Amino acid sequence: MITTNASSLILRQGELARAGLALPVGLRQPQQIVFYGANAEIYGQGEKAGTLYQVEYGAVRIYRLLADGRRQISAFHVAGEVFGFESDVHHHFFAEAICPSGIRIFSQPIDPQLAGDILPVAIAALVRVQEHLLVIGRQSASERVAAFLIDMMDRQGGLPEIELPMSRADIADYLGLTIETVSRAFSKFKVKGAIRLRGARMVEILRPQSLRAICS
Amino acid sequence: MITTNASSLILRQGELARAGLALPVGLRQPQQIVFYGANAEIYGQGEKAGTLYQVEYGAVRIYRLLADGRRQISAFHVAGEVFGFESDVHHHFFAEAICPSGIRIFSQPIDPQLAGDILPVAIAALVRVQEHLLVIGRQSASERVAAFLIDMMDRQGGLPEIELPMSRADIADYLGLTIETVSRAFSKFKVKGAIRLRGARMVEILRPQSLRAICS
DNA sequence: CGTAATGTTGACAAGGGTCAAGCTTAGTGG
DNA sequence: CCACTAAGCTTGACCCTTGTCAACATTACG
Repeated sequence: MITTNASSLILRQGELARAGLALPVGLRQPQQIVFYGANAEIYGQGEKAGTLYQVEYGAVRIYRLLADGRRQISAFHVAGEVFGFESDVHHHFFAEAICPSGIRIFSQPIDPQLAGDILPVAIAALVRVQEHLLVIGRQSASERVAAFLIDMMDRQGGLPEIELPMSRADIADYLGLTIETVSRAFSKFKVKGAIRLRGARMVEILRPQSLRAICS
Repeated sequence: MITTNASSLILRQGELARAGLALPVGLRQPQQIVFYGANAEIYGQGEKAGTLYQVEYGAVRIYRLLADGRRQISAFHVAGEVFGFESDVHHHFFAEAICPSGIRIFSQPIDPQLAGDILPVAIAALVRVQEHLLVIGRQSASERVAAFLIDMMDRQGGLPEIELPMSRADIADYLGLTIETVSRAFSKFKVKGAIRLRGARMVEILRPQSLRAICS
């Protein structure tokens, strides 16, 4: 399944820090940036937790598996986003780099006195997942794909030209669909003139309001 | 839709406190217990947030609506459980009493120094929702209903006789199904001898391992 | 340039939704 | 206390959306 093994290259602390990625005070601690190749595992189900992560560049998927291999991706994370608190003592989920990615790692256990700084981040994650639950539980295939494209556009600064780091299989497992259904939804939007595809992973949103109308 | 209006009756502080409902230290504050009738709204989307709630007795549903009325229930809460942090400044969700319920309300804003106490609770809620995402995104109707019954059994102390406070419509909106499909799943389990129904809302789990096998 | 991975499209099947009818239960009022 | 009513639940028939399987196209990479 994993085609590239986890290759981790430790970079100097703060080397890639840049504006716009402001951190909560509670996370200003010793830290390092680790490089992960495509499909490299960042942490796995059952591993010891208590660490937080921030995407410096690249993209990450958080997922869970059923015994028979069915997979549900609960979140994608792109540059600037913090993840890793979807766990108590041991991780309940897998985290993998989708493409070559730099991950800032906060390896110290969170200081209880500073938990107030990360609580809002955890709550924001909770709200995001609950909203995603509504999409998966109650929306049709087209509505899910439209919502996904709008979400990705918003997270990449609202520009109409978006680069999808993830495969159709990842999108399908995020939306609770099959790759064929995702592909058909893309094709339908293309025929309607709502989007244009420059290669499978480069999407130009021609009529955002058309997509927004679809996902209610 | 709401057949009984919110009737709130403020009880003396701590009147119904009992063992087994231990609270995080951060929540030992001035508080009160409010009574809500069936279908009474505890809070609504857009309302000011910052309050935490604990079910004293009864049950609560947390949900969100689409513009056309489709509903997704993201969680049920029963006696002892804390909810209300699925929000930042304003609530993104609705909370309603399913049946006559007593709710302990912590109206003071959370002391940042004590946020460490509620962070684990928020993280547990996040893990729960993400696991539910897997159920809704990747499991069949039968698997979802079986998982629901097992979950309810575990939350009621593991006893095989469980009382469902919620209607089939609530279960359907929790599992991303229709009431007919939920009903058919119940009937199928009944025919298979896995459960017995004493009235629509009183379920006897005859063969828990059979249900556990279904939900993988 | 060749090969494997990824993505698209079509034909068909099936799981679950929709609509409709009938049944059960709880609540209400005579 | 019982009968009536309405809400909730169950069941059946049918159909549609989405999944499955297969073939083919495209892209990425060695």
